[in-house]
Amino acid sequence: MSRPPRARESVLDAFEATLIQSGERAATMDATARAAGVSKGGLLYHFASKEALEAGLIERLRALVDDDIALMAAAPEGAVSYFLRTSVMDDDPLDRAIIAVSRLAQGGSGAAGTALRDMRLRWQEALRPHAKDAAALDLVMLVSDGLYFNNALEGGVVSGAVPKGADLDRLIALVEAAARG
Amino acid sequence: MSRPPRARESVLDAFEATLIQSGERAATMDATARAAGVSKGGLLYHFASKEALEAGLIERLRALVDDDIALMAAAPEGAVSYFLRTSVMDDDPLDRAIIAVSRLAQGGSGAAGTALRDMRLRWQEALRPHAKDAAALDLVMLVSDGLYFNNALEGGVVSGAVPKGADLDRLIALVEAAARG
DNA sequence: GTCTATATACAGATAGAC
DNA sequence: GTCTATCTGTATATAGAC
Repeated sequence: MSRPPRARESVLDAFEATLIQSGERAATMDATARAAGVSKGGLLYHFASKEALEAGLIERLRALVDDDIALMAAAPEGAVSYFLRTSVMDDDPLDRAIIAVSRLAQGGSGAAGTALRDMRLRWQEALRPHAKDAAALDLVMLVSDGLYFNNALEGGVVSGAVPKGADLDRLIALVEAAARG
Repeated sequence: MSRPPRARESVLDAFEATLIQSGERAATMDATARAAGVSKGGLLYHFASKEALEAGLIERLRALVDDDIALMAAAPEGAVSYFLRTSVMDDDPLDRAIIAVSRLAQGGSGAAGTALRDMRLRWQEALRPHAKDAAALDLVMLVSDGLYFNNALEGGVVSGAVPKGADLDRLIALVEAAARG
């Protein structure tokens, strides 16, 4: 599989950005085409239906999660610390894809919900060797879910819910201590 | 303010149920009217617009959170334990209202997002005296967010993400130990 | 490969009868 | 207070020109 056409990628970028900034309701085919700088017909050449467009975004997410799990396994600071730190939205491609797919899931897309559950499960299995028991693993996963949940609600807007900087360091230290046992 | 008409409440029940079971996209005025057993015109007598319907659900959530915070403050097992235990979906009125309003927020409703942030802030302030420091409070809030997030994604469907029974007890003990200091 | 024009369906909302 | 009928806007998708 050679690399996909540029136009196809920019359609996906536009769809993702609209989902994040304006929500699922606003992420129509028309709005996506406009944001990508193509016509509706042009978009439909690359993605023959709304479902195909969503599947394209889900596939992008899957590939980014592959990369991230490899990075996590090799992180010098430890897998748990890496995992929690990267659970705070940084506007990187993976974070953006997760939030966009979350919006699809809440909008009723079953495929998006399944993809998110798969993603979570893959992280959980990768982290299992780093937690002392099942409760510790639950703790790490749920704190991460909480961080992502607040990111997804805020959509990039600042609010007090997600700790940053030194506050985040202290939180991670607390979770690591509890998880290491 | 006397108690609202029964028909009004059953419209709100139907809207909530549709949001939970089928997502925001499916929770149309038409579907809500059908599920409530009234006509579209009948629904619009009670709620003159979609926005008014959403506001009705948000107001219901606010009232339920009032009650819950009072219960949490008086809980014999302690506020943190009560808070986490009730963060696992039990299909009670408060859980249902939270999940339904979460769906609205993801669908793009600014009012729903604001209501959820308000709710979270009120719980956070009620719990602050029960945590040893800011990181401990963050930990408790984020685990709760994580529990709710998974509930909201699952929509009542069973999956392995949310611990139950003895697993939940062990998780709560772990968080309490970390939060108490 | 990208465009315009159009078909079809359904959303939210109004008018007015009963 | 609840109904039916209808208006208007907009979403997805198709057809076919360039």
